[in-house]
Amino acid sequence: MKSDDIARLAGVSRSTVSRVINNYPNVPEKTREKVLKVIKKYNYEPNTSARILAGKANNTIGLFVISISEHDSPGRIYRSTYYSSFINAVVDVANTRGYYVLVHTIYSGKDYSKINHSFLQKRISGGILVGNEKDSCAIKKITDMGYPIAVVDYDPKEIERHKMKDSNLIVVNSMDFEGTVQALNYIIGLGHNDIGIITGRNETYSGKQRFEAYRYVMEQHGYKIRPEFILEGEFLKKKTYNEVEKLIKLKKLPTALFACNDDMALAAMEVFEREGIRVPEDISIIGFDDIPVASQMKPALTTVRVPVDDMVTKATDLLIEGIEKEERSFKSENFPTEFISRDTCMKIDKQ
Amino acid sequence: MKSDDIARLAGVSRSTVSRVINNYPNVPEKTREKVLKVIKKYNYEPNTSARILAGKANNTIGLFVISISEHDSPGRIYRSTYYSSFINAVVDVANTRGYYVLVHTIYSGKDYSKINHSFLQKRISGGILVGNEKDSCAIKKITDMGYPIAVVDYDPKEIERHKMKDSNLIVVNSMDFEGTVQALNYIIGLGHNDIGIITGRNETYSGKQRFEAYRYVMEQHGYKIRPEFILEGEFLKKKTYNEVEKLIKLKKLPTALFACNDDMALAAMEVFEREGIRVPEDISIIGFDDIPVASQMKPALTTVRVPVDDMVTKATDLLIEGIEKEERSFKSENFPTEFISRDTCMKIDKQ
DNA sequence: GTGAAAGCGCTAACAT
DNA sequence: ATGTTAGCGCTTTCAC
Repeated sequence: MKSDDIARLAGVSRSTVSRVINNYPNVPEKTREKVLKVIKKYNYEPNTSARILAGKANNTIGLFVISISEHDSPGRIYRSTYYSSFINAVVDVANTRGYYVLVHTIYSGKDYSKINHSFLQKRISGGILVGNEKDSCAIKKITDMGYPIAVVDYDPKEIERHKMKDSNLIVVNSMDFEGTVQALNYIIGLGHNDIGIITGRNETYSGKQRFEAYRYVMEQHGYKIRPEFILEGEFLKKKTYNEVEKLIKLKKLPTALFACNDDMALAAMEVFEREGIRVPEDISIIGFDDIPVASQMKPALTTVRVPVDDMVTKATDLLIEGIEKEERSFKSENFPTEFISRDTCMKIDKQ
Repeated sequence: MKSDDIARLAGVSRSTVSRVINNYPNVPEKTREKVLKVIKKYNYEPNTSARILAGKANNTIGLFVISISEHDSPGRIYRSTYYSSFINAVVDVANTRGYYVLVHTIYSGKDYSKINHSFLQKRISGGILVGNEKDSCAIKKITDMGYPIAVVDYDPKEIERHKMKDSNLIVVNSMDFEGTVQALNYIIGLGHNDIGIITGRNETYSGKQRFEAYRYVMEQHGYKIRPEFILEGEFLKKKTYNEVEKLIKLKKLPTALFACNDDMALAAMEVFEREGIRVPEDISIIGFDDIPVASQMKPALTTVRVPVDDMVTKATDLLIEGIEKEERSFKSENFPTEFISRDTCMKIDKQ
């Protein structure tokens, strides 16, 4: 069934059918209804490829979930529940606005070409990037071609460095520096000054921010950072298990441990429990993200909530808005985090 | 940049460019390289819509995540982590085979039309349905039009009833009946005979299977099912909280509780804990699905693992295979479950 | 081996 | 208000 057929059956020309489909004003109600009836009767839907080829917008955005793992794991994004909500949020917003979502996963540097290809092949009219390891050069290449993309969790410094302040780029971040400061001040208020950290990945803006804020707060208070209390977790549970085990072997624990994400906080707690070290009695722990499990575990994890859903929603919104209005400007949005006090921190006596 | 431009720059005709792109055999290495060089140089990628319109396969499948909620919740699929892995698995398989994935969410009966539209508009050449509440009529309509779809978790009886055994349909299920029998026999082996159930949704094949298996096992053993020990959880945590609270008010608990999914098992455990009822000392609990949290919580949940990833992978695989081979046959696949014994069940003295 | 030409199903400018 | 026509960028017969 094509527009030609509909036209014949309705006794009009293809143009009129097209006019009806596209809601042109200059077609009388009578004709419109006549055509609509035939369309409904035969369940006609215009061929998308033909429409796009003829000049209509393709109304499709690409969601690129970056999950680069230098390590063993066979691809799959670091299995955190973190990424699951992303897709739903994007799809919801997009659908509401009449857009379709093409989902891709980027597992390696060369997969980045998927983004360019999708644009070049005119499969998508916008892209949204989430995940670890944003490749600035790849991003610059895309914006340089004039294609609109939105990036979630991306270092503003990279934007400066690549002079992308005037380009077609949307950046959405959470205010992790502030969030970290708040969390650490809380734990310091509880009497801690011997505070360790499980770091994330410095290739990630959020990872970097959280670590830098830690250093900043410690310095501000004049507390010294012991190198052996900096555990490199890379946002990964597996890496964290090892690091925490090493820490325990030292026979000298910090009184509090700030984990740069909840997954690592969980991993640490597992190890501590196995080793008979009590949380929070023997050591206080703070996480970051507030993933669903955080509130369900025992003891419930004190953490910093990142409004991931809101961020992704905003990114999608801005992206589509930019596409529709054909804006080609730089936009940036920062979301505040929220400190969530639960049961893994404890007041200690100042020594 | 279009094939015309490439042709001119390479000093050949559009047809030759097309032959190179599509890897036709009858083009000499020399010409091929000449054209390829220009293509590479200008980063040319053929326009997808044009290709499809000209007769190429569109290599896109639609993933429809059905999340129908009769209740309050504002859309979002019952927030279980259950659905997150779906998308990744589908995308992975599809990408590997050179396919693209268009993701949709179905929140209500009328959203079902999205599927038809996607097919009719030639956006997709295959569909995969996951989630709750499969609408048999909608499915039949699609297969009747000759469009290939794969459905995960779908009642074979529905297929009979709608005479879809000869249609272009792929069905992938897990063997929940057997899984439930195994789990219940385990708990019975531990000495329990007063076993309650938190049911799922009977609109779901898996929900129905799990409940029927429960009835079957209880009857087989001659244990009576007390109506007040049948809690209707609808796979939802919220519903479960209420049901379990009601149960506790009875002042008479079963010695064991079989939850039709892990989410509900978790919810029940939360309530029990709040009420000072110990698991497994006061009541044994078994879940279903083996979601990630199941192993992380305390006590770790005894449950039945459903190989969701494998199932979805298989569904996608079969779907694409069917599309490529232009098969139009019915296919069905059943995956065994796996009983996972952890810490929420306890032996009791036979009374 | 390669080019010319028709056509995929639609939209939109133009003409009436 | 409606029909005619020329593309959109590609693939693919059909000639040569």
